[in-house]
Amino acid sequence: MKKTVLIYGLILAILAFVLDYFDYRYHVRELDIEFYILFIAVIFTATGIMVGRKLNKPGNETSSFQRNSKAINFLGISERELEVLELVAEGLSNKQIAGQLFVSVNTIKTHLSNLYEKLEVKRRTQAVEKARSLSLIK
Amino acid sequence: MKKTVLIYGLILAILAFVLDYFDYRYHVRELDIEFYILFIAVIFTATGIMVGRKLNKPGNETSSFQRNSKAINFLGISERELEVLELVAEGLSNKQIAGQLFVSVNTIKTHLSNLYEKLEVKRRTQAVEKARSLSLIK
DNA sequence: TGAAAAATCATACTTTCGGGTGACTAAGCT
DNA sequence: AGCTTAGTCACCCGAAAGTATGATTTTTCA
Repeated sequence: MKKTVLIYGLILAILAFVLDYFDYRYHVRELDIEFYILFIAVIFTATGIMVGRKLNKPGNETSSFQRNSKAINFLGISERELEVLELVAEGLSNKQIAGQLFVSVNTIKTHLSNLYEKLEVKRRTQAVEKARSLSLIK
Repeated sequence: MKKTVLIYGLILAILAFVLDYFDYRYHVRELDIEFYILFIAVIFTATGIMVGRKLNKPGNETSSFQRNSKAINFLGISERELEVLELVAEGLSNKQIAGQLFVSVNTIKTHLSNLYEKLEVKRRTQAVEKARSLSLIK
């Protein structure tokens, strides 16, 4: 991020320098200011797209996934259920989830049953799919 | 997309006009070309970011998901297997998949078994997770 | 045309999931 | 103190998923 800003400033400086140079060297500026504008515009549109992409790209810490809390509350999904749901989404079996959360498999099943009802689905794969589409999980 | 390009051109034209106007009106251009550059640069960086965002945002048809064909080939995953995998990712049961592809449930199971071996996973949820992380499916 | 790869299906068996039901405990609220 | 909610667990049973093995048919392609 800091690097991005630095590069941005650098490009700006270089451009100013280059344009200044052309300006005083040939004195053609008056003839084609539109050309200058176009040039700068294109350069910086490209820069902007690059910056935007960097800001947007998945895996970037600053890239935003924020949980849809409204939906979670609306559906009445509890903290624990959400926790289980996330582990399901990672592909763990009920047994593995139970081990990871230090509870019995039966408990996991209960959580999942409740979850399925709240999400109006029948299978874990559907639950994951729906939860993803609702941004309940990433 | 077409609209985006149009707006881009429009901003460009307006900017040229505005600058021209200031130029001929006050004749201050020689004093602060850096200011002009900065101005245009900022405007178009912003434009670029917006354009980039539009291009990137999920749900946009032009937003690019392209299948990781290299990985698919490397792993030796067939066309049919991929098809099954996608339906699994949508949360369908083996029976539903079988119905949709007009084959028997056993065939689906075979495809999935082969798929699991190729992806080195044990469960359908893991397969989906891994396939997603490898961009085999969206 | 003939071998290899992909797709199909079956049978048998094991494991995992999911539904239904009931119950107990702890925490929080009124 | 009584009520509600969340979390925990158990048992049963049937359905779905997954494993293993073997076999047949299609497609592909050298």
